[in-house]
Amino acid sequence: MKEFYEKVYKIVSKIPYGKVTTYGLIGEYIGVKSSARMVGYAMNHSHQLNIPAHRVVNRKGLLTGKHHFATPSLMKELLENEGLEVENDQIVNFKNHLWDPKSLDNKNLSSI
DNA sequence: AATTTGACCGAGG
DNA sequence: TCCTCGGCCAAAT
Repeated sequence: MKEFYEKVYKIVSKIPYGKVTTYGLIGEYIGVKSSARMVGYAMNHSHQLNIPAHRVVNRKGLLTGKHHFATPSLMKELLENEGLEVENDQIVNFKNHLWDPKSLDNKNLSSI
C-alpha cells in the first residue's frame, strides 16, 4: 500500500505556490475519504522528501503539523514567505487560500 | 500478538 | 467554536 503514500506526495507536490489544502481533501481525492489520518501519517514519513508539507493543514487551517518540521516556526515562516498570513498557528483567510486537488480534474474536465 | 497512538474528519449537542 | 464519539489504517511499543 505504498501507492497510497506516493499519491499523497504527488498531490502535495502539486499544491500551487501560495496555496494550502487539507488532509481531508487529499484523502478524498485519493479515494480514502474517511482516512485523513493516513494522509497525515504519510506526511510524517515525508521528512526527507522535497514536498511542500507546510501547505498542508487540517480543516480549520490550523498548523497542526508544525511540530514535525525542523523548527516549529519554520512552517509559519514558509507560509508567510509565500504570501499567506499566519496568526496564532492558524492561517488567516484560510478558505481564501484553500486549494482543492479536484481543481486538477476540473482543468481536464473543462472540455466537457 | 494485542493495545495504543496519530500532522484527521464529520456529526451531534 | 468547543466537546465527545466513531471511523479509518499503519506504525510503534
